[in-house]
Amino acid sequence: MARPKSDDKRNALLLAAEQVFAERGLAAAPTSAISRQAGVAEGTLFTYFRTKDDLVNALYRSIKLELADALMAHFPRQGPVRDRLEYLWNAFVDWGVANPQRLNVLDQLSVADIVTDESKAVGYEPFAEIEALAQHSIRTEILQAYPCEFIAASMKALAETTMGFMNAYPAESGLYRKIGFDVFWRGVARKAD
Amino acid sequence: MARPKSDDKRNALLLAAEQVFAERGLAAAPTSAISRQAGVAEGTLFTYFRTKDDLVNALYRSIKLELADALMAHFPRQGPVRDRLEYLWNAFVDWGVANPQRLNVLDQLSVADIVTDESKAVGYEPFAEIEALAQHSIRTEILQAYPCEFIAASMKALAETTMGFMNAYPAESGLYRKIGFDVFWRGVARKAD
Amino acid sequence: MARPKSDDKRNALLLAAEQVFAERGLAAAPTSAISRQAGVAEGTLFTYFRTKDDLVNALYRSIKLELADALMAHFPRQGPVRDRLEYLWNAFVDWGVANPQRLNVLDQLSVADIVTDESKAVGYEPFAEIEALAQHSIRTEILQAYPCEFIAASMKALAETTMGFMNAYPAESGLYRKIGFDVFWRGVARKAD
Amino acid sequence: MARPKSDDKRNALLLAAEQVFAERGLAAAPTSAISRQAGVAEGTLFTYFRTKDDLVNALYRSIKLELADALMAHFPRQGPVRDRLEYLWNAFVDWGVANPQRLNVLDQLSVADIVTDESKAVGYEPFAEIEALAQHSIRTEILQAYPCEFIAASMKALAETTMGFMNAYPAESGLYRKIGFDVFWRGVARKAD
DNA sequence: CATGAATGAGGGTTCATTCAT
DNA sequence: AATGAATGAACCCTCATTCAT
Repeated sequence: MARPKSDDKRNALLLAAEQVFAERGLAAAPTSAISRQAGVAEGTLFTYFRTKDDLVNALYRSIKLELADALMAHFPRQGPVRDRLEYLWNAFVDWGVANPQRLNVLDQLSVADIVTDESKAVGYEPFAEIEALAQHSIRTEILQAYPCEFIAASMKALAETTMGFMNAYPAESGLYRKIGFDVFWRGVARKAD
Repeated sequence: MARPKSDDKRNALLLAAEQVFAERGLAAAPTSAISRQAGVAEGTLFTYFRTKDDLVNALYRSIKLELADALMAHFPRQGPVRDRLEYLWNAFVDWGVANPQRLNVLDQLSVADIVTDESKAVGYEPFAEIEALAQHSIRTEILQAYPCEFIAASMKALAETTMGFMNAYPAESGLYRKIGFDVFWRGVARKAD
Repeated sequence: MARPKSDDKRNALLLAAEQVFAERGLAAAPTSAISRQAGVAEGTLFTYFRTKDDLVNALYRSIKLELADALMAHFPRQGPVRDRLEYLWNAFVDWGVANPQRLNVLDQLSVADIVTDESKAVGYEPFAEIEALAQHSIRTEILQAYPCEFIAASMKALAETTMGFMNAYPAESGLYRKIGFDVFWRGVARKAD
Repeated sequence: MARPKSDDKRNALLLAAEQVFAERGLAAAPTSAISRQAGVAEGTLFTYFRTKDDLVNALYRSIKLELADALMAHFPRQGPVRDRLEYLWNAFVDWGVANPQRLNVLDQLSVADIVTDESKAVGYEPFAEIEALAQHSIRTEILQAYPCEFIAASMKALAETTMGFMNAYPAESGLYRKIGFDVFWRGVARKAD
């Protein structure tokens, strides 16, 4: 096979898309700017992604997967629920603070209707284990008897809020990380310990 | 610049913009579609708003003001903090559930970078009184000793999460409204009562 | 109504399309070249014709109508069949020789699959009277008992062949016009007179 | 330039081009579709034909040659003029009816301006013998004293018209073949026999 | 020679904005 | 002030052709 499609180039395009979306917003990001940023010809983008929408969906999945990896790679399968949730919390906000651009783009993509339901499903899958943990904790009466997607969504919402403050006030970063989790835990736990 | 003749037309344009943004997404909403929806000529839009960005910012402010009115118009200046916060909470989510389109557009606008910092500042202003309430409550040790913008932001994040569930499961609407507030209150209060 | 859509501009666009198609071929005729030739902005073309295909179909109909007018406007409703057919023959080839470009484009359009069946039907309508004449002449045994569309098609084919020679040898133009008709008439008449 | 390795591949490309042109029209036929249809890589097409135009011209010549072969291979060098012309007529329309796709493409190519005058000259050459026959017949007063290219052109025009009807009404195919020739013969012969 | 990724000029079309009416 | 035709820069994508493998 002559000159195989290069993973490097594909990744360069995804990264470039991320940067351009972060800078100019998903709406106003021409594919030409993405190609230029990636250092390839305009047409090349379309040998790696059939359409701009395809690129957007691929980027969404790729960020979601990376995030999943950050959360789940060393996730402790044992120990008190509180500790395990705090681990997730910290992994999440640390990732978000380390990759503010990526997080910003993920937020944009999450509301954009270019991202298909299928992509959303794929992106959600790795987080199923968290849901399982939550479910178990509800049954064992550690967490409140709320629908567990609601608990997960609350966690996400509070974590993103927290990240906003961590980014805005880097000096207080550690403090916000902690009080953010405290708010979440007290909010959803049966007994605050 | 003398105010253009008809406030009706201006409002019709804002409303039309909201509808079109809700249906097609902020990105894919041509001004021509907005004019058509408003029942005016394409050019007319530009006598009421100098540019499309102006229209978007005006819409953002108008929604924010309406929301502020919904929250603050009958806000009880007396009574226990918990009750007063719950009043706000309920007013917020009720508004969101009554105006899902408007809420959706507000979400879109909040991440769009067309909305200027100035608009965001203007949109925040009416909520200052809430902040004052929070500040007072912190000093009187009713709420946790967190930065009060953090508490406000947490409230907003949880309320929006809650609204999402209320819209998704209308039958459980009342339930979510309640448990949403409980999560928030336990999260930020010194003593859950 | 502000600045009404101008028939002049519409016609200029049709004429420009004809010229550009004649020069560069239907396939390789960018709309930008048509706009330029018509002396309008690129976008203007699309306020008069929704798509390029629309323009092509409109051009086809317009040429067909013009041709129909050239043939039928003074068509003699009386007299010997031979004379009446010769009138048509002459009107056709005279028009074709006077408008070689237009004829050329009509030929291109006739095989192009951009032209819809509906357009073809509309374009055929004015020629129905000729068919009626042919049918009558077959019944009265002036013409051979062939399907009359076949006679019409033969006439067209021979006329276009004839026009080719008239254009190629303008000095002999009159001669070809005559012998062309003779070939046709002897071919389809019961008795050559 | 040494002939490239495989004549098979060259022919496969010509055949593929014919199929793709027939299906999608000359205008909308990308070289990539032709390569795919031929089962070769995109680049390979260009080792057999320097440009797309070259391919088109080669296809034109190839079809013309094949047609010439169909007409001339068993052309009777003896016998009455009428019989010999009828032989040609039948050979022509039979070929056209047996290869409708090929005929269709030939029609498209004949009006396309991609085909060079040189190609047209080459394509005409094998038909010279017919012209010679016509010329002889005119001198011996069997045919009318018309320019013999005009007679040839008329024959071609009527034959193509005839083929159209043969393809459209296969059940009447034999009938059209016959009356088509009759129209032609009466049109150009001095004495219809 | 065969392959198919890479290229970038153009293609048709959209759209925010202007301006003649 | 209101209208909507006019404008032309940009957009996404295609495709003939080149060239590294």
